[in-house]
Amino acid sequence: MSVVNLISSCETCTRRWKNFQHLTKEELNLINDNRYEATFKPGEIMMKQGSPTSNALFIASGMAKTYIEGQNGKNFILSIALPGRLILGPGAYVNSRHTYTVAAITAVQACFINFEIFKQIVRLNGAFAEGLLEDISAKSLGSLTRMVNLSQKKMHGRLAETLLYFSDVVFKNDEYEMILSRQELGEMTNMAKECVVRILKELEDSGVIYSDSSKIKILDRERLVQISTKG
Amino acid sequence: MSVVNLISSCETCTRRWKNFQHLTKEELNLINDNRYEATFKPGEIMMKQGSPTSNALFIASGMAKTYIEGQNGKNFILSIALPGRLILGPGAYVNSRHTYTVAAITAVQACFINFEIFKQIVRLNGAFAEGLLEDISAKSLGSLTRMVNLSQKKMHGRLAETLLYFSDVVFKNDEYEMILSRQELGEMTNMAKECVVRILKELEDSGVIYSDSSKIKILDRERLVQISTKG
DNA sequence: GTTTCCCGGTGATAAATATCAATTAATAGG
DNA sequence: CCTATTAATTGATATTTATCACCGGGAAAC
Repeated sequence: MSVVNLISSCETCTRRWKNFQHLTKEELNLINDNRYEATFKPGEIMMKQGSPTSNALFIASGMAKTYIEGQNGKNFILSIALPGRLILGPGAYVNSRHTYTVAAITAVQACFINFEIFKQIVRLNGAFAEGLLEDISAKSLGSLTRMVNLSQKKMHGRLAETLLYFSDVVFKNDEYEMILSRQELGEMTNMAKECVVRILKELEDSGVIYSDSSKIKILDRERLVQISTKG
Repeated sequence: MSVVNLISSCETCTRRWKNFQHLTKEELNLINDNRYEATFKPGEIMMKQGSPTSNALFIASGMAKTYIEGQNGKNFILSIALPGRLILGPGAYVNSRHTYTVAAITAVQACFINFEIFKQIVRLNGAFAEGLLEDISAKSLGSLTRMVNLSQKKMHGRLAETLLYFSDVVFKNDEYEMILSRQELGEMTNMAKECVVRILKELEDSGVIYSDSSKIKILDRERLVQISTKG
């Protein structure tokens, strides 16, 4: 971790969380005075499941994966953490423990914000609290949808859905570098890695995508969406 | 629906949501003035997925099921709604639509609270907002845990988990009336109804539970917990 | 009272998915 | 460049789970 701050202040930060717009200058300064920058190399753990929620986390640049460590070391990848989004599990308001682990995928520059300060501002600023409620609600809605999809869709649908997630949410491009391994893709779609390989191959053979081990290109989006929704 | 209010006021209601304790007398009166009582017969829909979130819901007496209506009429039961708990899906703060449907299982007496009023109080009262954040976070944490369990546990574990949920959360008793049909138990555990029947029988044959079609009794809790956690 | 429909239950079978074993490809360290 | 390790891939097989077809019973509808 570097000790020197690379970001001069929250006020001028272009990657800051949208909800910070509801803060007064004083509140934003309070946040700014209680943030700690850190940089991470690929693979490094930024936040550990079960540890105390002493901080909320924001990514300034780079990407990370958030995942729950389940039984017998089986992980469940929740999402790709991106710049400008709040990273704070529901445990913060329940048991003061991080709900999931966050690990850097690329090089990451991040800000940790003291959670007590954060929480205090939530109590005092209604618009900020409402913004947080919207953020948490969106994530909660997302995980409900995900839960239903996981249980009602078959492997093809789940994998197609995840390929679209990378295209629509993470990279905003039909062609992208697949930053997860086949194993990790399996941890995200609840499939064995061998099945990921086989179905990627099927999708390629049928002309829906192009795929080499590291690159994905969506060739027939309409069909991929259909596979994703139909199941 | 009855038009006469059976509950005289929120102030004296013994079944009210815990978080209402953070309201001032004026705020509680505002809630009280904007609530609407209704009674439902078994099977009746109290709140419909996709409809506008014009109200938050509380159950005064009785039980309901909350479920998401997925593809091809396949439902996914989220929980049993109980007296004193807030019933408000995350959609309220995301797309102003109810995220799930709520249907009465027994006879139900319920209060609908105008959501705009509710939201307004959230903005003005920090402690109340924090209580709502805690409530929503607890549900969100629950659904994350559930998602991981659904994907990492096999049928036996999932069913055992649900039997324990009824015992620990719903009835707080080792012996209870199973208010869900086998079909519905399947919708809660992501199993076909035939599998529910078979595994219940297995659990009974091995002396872990007693079960006739409508009653469940946990005979060997330790083993049931083990089945639930081991998977 | 009869019919209809849903629920619980059972056995046989099919489909989906995971696991195992082995091979090749890719990559990091020396 | 060479080697050790990890990831990707493949085929064969085992396991898990769903589906289908059917029965009997009970409750609700007519």
